[in-house]
Amino acid sequence: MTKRPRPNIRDVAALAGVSHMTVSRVINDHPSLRDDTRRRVRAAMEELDYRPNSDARALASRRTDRIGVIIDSPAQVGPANTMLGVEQAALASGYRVSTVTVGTDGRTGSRAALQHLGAQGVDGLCVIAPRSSSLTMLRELDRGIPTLVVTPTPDDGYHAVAVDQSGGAGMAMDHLLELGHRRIVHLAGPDDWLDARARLDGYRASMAAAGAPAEVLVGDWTADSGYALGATLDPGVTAVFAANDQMALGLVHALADRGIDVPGDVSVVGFDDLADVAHYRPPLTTVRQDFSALGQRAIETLVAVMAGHARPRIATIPASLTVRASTATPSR
Amino acid sequence: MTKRPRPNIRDVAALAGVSHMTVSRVINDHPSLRDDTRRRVRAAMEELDYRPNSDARALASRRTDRIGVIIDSPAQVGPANTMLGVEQAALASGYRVSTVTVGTDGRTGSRAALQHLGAQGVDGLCVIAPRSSSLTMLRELDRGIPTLVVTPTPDDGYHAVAVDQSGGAGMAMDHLLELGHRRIVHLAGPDDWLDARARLDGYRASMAAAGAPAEVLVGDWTADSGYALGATLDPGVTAVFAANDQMALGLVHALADRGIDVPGDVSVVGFDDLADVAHYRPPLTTVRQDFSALGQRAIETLVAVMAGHARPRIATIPASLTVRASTATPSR
DNA sequence: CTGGGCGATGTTATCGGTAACATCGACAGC
DNA sequence: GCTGTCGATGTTACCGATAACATCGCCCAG
Repeated sequence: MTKRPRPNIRDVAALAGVSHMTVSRVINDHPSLRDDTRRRVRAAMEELDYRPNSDARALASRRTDRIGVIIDSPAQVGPANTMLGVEQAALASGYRVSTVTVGTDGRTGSRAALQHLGAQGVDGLCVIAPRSSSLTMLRELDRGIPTLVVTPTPDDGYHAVAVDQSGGAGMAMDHLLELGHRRIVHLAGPDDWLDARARLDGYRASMAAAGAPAEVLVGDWTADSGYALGATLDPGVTAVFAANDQMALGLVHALADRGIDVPGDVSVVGFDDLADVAHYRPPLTTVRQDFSALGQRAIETLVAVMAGHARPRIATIPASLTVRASTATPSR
Repeated sequence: MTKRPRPNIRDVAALAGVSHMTVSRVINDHPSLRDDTRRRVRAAMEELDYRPNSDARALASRRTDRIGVIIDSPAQVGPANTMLGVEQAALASGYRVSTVTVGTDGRTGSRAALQHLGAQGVDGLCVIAPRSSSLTMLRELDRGIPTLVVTPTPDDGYHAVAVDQSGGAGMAMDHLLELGHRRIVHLAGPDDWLDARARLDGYRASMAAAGAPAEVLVGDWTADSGYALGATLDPGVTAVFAANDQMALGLVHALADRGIDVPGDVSVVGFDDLADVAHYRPPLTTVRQDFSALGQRAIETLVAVMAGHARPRIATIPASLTVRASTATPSR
């Protein structure tokens, strides 16, 4: 078979014996078409294996059916899962997805790609902005294109969706407080991470409400940093609320190395509910985030904004607590 | 400021006092342009905040500068990391990325989106195909568009890149054999996963070479399945080579519950080298896959294919072994 | 009987670029 | 001095669709 150029709308029209415009109407499910015309055109499309050219379509109609996803720090667990949820939901809603990752290990990412998404080529933009610097980037983007930000700390003027971080932190803290803990240390994430700040806020609020002094250590999300902080943890502490599961894991490791038992001597709560934490030693009590619901909600909101329904400015997905074996009543 | 329609190439031309074609040449870095003309046009572009319309460009030039990424099972660790590496490398090479995820928990994914990528809209296709069923899907795709498959089991007619799975398995096995183990069980991944098969092959080859009988258990990648298999593991076994880190984790958990010490009684090797395995109890010896190198290589190859250099059909990224504390000489 | 409305379809312009060819002046070679 | 070549730029057609408006029967109300 010779390599024939891809058929266009006029080839189909010629074969079906109609004008190209009628073919266009078939493609777009225009109501006023006689059934047998529609059938003839469909048959012609089939025969030629015709596929509409989406670029031409985008050019003429000024719609691309494409959503741009900009994600900061895709290597991190939270952002990665958020991206997954968002892509899935977008696809399910009939949108194609263009992804740009930025801020991988410090690099600022392809400015050109950002420009492109910000300029044309997408009908809407979903920005996964876990750090304060991602919000800075946000402001460089083209206005005038519907934009939704996945962030716990929405900026004025943007629609935003997020899991309720401080609420989740509150659940973790309630759990520890109910068990009877009073000296509870928070192992926070990096200061420029908005999720980290929100969890810290939740921790602070709970401690304040309980009349206990806040004690905060700052890690960098990695298990290594959790280990380092665990190696120097004050022995008087009876519980630690870690801002993510990885740091919790490192912390537990360090405590084990020091002969400190979890949960016998120290209770530990994590955040994220990674797939494997049920098999950590001990199985980790942690706060679960539903990323697929988050993605769903993000796309839902974005689609509404694109359609001109500009109502929902900020939405929140609740977190939930999964209690496992890393928490117990304090022994001291 | 009024919402003015986005400026096009002719607006820029008018402002700069040249023809629109000259502007096009500036955009495309055409060599024969006087420096001061170039500057004038650049200034005009700046002043109008002009951004070329990529759809129009794609339509006229038949190039989109976009690579389509189709990923099967994006929720799994391997595919997810591969995707990350690929997207990063593509962006770094100046391509934008359109992602389609399929096979998420059984669903076949958006056929329409697949069609689209297969039809037009992308210059090249990178398919992340971890399962045999992904290869089936591959055949439904449009031929005639440069395609690269990330898979350990290339299909005839496709360019392919992968981490050397069976080689990696061989390294794990050499390590265990050198330690003196003879009864080594393989905890395999699901049968329809090509990576699982390749690792199994590597295991089989090593055992055959060592004159030892192969003993294979099959899990589903999850830590839960590792736990289930660990709960019934024959006590005579002195080492287990798990096809991924998560199953290894579950296995160790189960063994711990049974009072079996790792590595005292049983040595365990994993596969993947997840970020946290150094903090498992015990820190896990495992085979590392360099996903970012994989992505790099994949895009490199794909770009070469797109440019018409059709030489490299199959490329392999070496794996490496990271020895930690979950392996030791057998005590029995 | 006739004009208006509407359903079904066709005609032409347009979207914002690039490709191909045309033009025009300057400069080199004979 | 004439011609050929090349550099710099302009002109026109075209990519493959949609938008807007035109056309043409046909049916129904006045």
